[in-house]
Amino acid sequence: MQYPFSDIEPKWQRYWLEHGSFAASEDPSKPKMYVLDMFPYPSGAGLHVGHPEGYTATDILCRFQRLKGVNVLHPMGWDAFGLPAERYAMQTNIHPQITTEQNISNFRRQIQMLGLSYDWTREVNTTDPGYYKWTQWIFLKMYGSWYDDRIQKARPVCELEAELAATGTQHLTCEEHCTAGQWNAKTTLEKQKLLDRFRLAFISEIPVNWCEALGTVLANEEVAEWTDKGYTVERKPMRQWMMRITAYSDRFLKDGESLDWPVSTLEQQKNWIGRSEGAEIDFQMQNGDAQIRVYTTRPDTLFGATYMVLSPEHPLVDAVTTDAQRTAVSIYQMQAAVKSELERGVDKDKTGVFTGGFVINPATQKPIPIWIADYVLMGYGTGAIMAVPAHDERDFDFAKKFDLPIVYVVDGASSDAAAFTGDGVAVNSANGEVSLNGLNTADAMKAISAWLEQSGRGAKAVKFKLRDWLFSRQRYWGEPIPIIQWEDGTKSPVDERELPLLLPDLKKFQPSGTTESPLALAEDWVNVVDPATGMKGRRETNTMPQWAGSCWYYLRYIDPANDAEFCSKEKMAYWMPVDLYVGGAEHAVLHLMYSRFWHKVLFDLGFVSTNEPFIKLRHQGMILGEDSRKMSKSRGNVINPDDVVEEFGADSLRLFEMFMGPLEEMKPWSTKGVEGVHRFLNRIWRLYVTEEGTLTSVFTDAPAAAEFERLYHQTVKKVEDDIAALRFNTAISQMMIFINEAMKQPSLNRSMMKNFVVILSPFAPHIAEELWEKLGSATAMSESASWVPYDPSMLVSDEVMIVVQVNGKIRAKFSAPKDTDDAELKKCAYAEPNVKAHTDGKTIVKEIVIRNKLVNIVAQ
RNA sequence: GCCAUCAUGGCGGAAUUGGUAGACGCGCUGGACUCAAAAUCCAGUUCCCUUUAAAGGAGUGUCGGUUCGAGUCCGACUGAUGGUACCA
Repeated sequence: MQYPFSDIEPKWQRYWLEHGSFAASEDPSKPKMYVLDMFPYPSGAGLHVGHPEGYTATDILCRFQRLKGVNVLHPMGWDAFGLPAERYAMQTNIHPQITTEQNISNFRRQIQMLGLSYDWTREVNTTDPGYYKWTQWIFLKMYGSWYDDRIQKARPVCELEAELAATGTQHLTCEEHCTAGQWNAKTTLEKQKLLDRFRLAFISEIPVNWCEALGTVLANEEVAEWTDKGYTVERKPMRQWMMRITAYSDRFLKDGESLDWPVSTLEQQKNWIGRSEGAEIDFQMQNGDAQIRVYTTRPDTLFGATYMVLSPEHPLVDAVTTDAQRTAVSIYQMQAAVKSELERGVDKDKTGVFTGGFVINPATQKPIPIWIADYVLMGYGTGAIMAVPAHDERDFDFAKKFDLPIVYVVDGASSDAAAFTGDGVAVNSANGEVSLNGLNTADAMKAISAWLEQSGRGAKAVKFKLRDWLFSRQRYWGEPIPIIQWEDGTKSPVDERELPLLLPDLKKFQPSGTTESPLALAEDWVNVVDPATGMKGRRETNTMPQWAGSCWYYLRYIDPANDAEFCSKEKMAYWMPVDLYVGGAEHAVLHLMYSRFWHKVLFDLGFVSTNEPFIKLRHQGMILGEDSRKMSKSRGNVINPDDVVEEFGADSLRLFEMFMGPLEEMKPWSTKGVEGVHRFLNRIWRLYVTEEGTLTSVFTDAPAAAEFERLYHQTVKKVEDDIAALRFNTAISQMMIFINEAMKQPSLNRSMMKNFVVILSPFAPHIAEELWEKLGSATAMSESASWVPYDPSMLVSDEVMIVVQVNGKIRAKFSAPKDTDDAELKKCAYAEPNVKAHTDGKTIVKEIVIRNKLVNIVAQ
């Protein structure tokens, strides 16, 4: 007989929903905890067994904290803009809003069927105009801000305008300089162009990853995801919206140090940001005045720089190319232009063309040839390198292929077969002003840097791999970017009071046929006329990427219905920051960096009070199929949560997913394992409830046996400690031990067994509520119960088992009263016959006694 | 290649500060109940030798080190997983 989970689970789910059992409100008298799950993309496929893993973990913690009297915020919502819904619309012509609503209903049903204690009054949906109004609002804040390097902080653009009007660009880092007078004399359009160089959201004409089949561009970090699915991505220069995420590189690194995040995630972000220290060095052209600046992390090898390589896109390529080489260079540039960065990387075989030009190596004063090659990327450093083939593998390969000179300047394992890239002693590195010879790499670096700086030829520099965030997508199903482009070339943001800028209702969702989004076809929507001036304009047809809505949803949960602000400051002050954030590791460098970025901008502008959004982060490990391989339809090893709940109940699913192993580890599904925890719940049920469904008569008011009572206190403590540390598997195993023992007891103490239901309830809330009711409580557990205390004095037994080792090997065990002194323990140890057998005839060298634990005798 | 993490029975895993390795669950073996089966309950289950038991030996990827004592600490290696990839 199985316990009636299919009756009691819907019963309590209805009860919690109807009574708003988990609704949270601000209460300054109580400590708060904000526990957040990564909200799902509601796909047509429905919930995957991976979702309940993270969701159950946070649910257990939340239910536990509520029992402890903590005010818990635990919301759920939908990340519902995105490509899959739009692609489905292209195929079926069903509006993505309709499919999105259907998918959300299905996801909500599935999540509610798991008994997760969300506050459903705070549900958010990124496609809801009431939500994306504020996504657009934040976009306008980014557009209206710039990053001030001097104070490492974002500021409103109006402050920049004030500074330009007062002092021009003299105190600013800027490529194009102007005085206050020149600024004030500029036209509106000219002013806008200069300001655009500073804005955190700006338009740029850059080579992007264009996918014809999807009809949109993809961010660099998104390319792999789609090429894996068989799509082709090409490189194409296009006008795109960008976000200046690179401004925050240093702050990401510095603030990351204080976060309680998985090391691997912090490490990934660190690699992604890719900070490196080196020097920028100027090389003088042999003919002409121009200088070419390179970036290197090994300035100490300058004497070994035997040629220079420019990226094919480098702006000085034309200037350095001789007439004789011009045709070859142009052909190479065209070939490089169509290759995606991915293709460039795949083919490690070096290609390149000599430009005919030369620069002077500032250290040796010798002319060296300038080449172009696609192994040098325009997007990193200065787009130009000094090639040191003796000490760089790539330069070495290139030099070998094109027969360029190789000069060793670091003494190491030099050979003709490979470059020596390690540290060593500098050689062949001296001119009339500086000598590095005899110095180790670190000292040589210092010496050459000092010389470069003092002679004005170069300076120390820090570079990052991180690039600005490609923000626009040529899609329909995303937030419209609230900017209008006027016919005179100026642009203006949509007035805040006019937000949300609604998506027009389209009838067809095919790509526009050009590189514009389908929005370009909605002429009534796209074309606007300024009522004041009569000037014609066009709305931005690009939309925001899916990441935009998820950048700030954790803030909206705090105040989901607020129509006047994205979130009230008072409520934010109470709930922020997020105390625990749980979700998949696949978001390590995308969502988790984008939302840190937006949060920091909002922080700089004074809209949020913390500089980081998520204090503590954990990833749930992937759940593999029963065959230990990744779950996939094609392998036929996908487990559907609906089926598991149908057969075993939600409590069993929850319990099993937590019992499988550590939260963060990857682990295979096991149907037998679900049956195992299901048996455990059945055993509990039979212990409390008779065949007739009434409370068992085994429960009495008599005190429990001492040993069993000790186990009870140990269990409470272990479950409490383990939940706090997110070690749910060991908490469950302890409860199993307790129940196994309970079944052997002739009678059971009623209040102890009632308390056990409390500690079980975070894990298996439905069965716990039902037992709580059967135990005669007038109110539901979720409303009236609190966590139960344990007695620390009851944790340890009066008798302890002492292990006796001889030379580190266990030879005997005996039981002794707790805290027996060392001398007595030694005496007892020697009294053991097997200890005698192993020590007789030997000299005792040493005796180690650890109280209440062991005696180790060292004998020779 | 580089960076990070990890490696324990037939399987998932436990061992919180170095102190009884294998908790708990699965599987398997035997037994009880039953006409029989399912369900349930009881006992056993790291490997080897003896085998009734006691006792003994080996054992946490490999090799070495520190220590009275190492799954745990240190060094080298091997393998797996994830990330990244011409970033100068």
